[in-house]
Amino acid sequence: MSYKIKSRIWIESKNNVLLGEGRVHLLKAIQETGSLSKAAKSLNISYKKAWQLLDSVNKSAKKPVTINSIGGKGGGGAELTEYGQSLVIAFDEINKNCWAFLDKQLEKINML
Amino acid sequence: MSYKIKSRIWIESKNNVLLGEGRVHLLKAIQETGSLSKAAKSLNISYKKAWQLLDSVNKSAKKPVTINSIGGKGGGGAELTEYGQSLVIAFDEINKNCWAFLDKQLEKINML
DNA sequence: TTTCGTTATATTTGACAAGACATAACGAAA
DNA sequence: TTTCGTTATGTCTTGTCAAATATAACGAAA
Repeated sequence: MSYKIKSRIWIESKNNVLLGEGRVHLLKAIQETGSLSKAAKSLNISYKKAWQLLDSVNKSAKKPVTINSIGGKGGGGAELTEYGQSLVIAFDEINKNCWAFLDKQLEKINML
Repeated sequence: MSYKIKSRIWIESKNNVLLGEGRVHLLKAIQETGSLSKAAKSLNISYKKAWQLLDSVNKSAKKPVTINSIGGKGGGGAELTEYGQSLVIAFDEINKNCWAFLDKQLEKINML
């Protein structure tokens, strides 16, 4: 029975968190549902929490990550920008690479 | 102005956390002071919290990480075993390697 | 101008973790 | 057998964060 190594990574922009695993989940759910409120439901978090997260993401990012519309047909909605989609893909890639890297490093401890 | 990437790693042993950054700090402080209570003071955490952390570490590890003695000359004390010292060194090494690895990976996002 | 479902925001409530405090257990040495 | 500083453990309070609740703002379309 050997040990397991786990990690959590996040990206910051001048003191503020830009992206973490939870935020990426949220962005993916927005992409799938086309709306922040539906995304919140699918993730089983309150709308308020989802909105705060998304607001923080957009305030920390260099360029807009989502475009939110209020009112109008269907009440509005939210969708990812090109930049937002790229961020999600890049983050996932980095995260997976990190896991693989750490699994190799773990041998140093399991062999003790 | 570019983004920064941060990480936190930890090692688990069947559902329980064995090592994280805080626990490694504690082990280092024990090594330096020779006592759990002094280590707690130097880290500015309560003795109880320190004891709970150390207890959890020793229960999760395959071999003992510290040897604690109660009573006797000076009231007792705590010291790292060989295994404990190796764990601390290996963890630090993995952590530093992880940072370097992630800094490289971050370029994928900064170039977007 | 009324309806609708969404985004946007404030306020209150509740749960859980952290901290403070208290004290028992211990064993070598004087 | 008394003293001492440590390890070991329980209990209660407090602070913080999440959750629940409520509601305002909005704009296209009927």
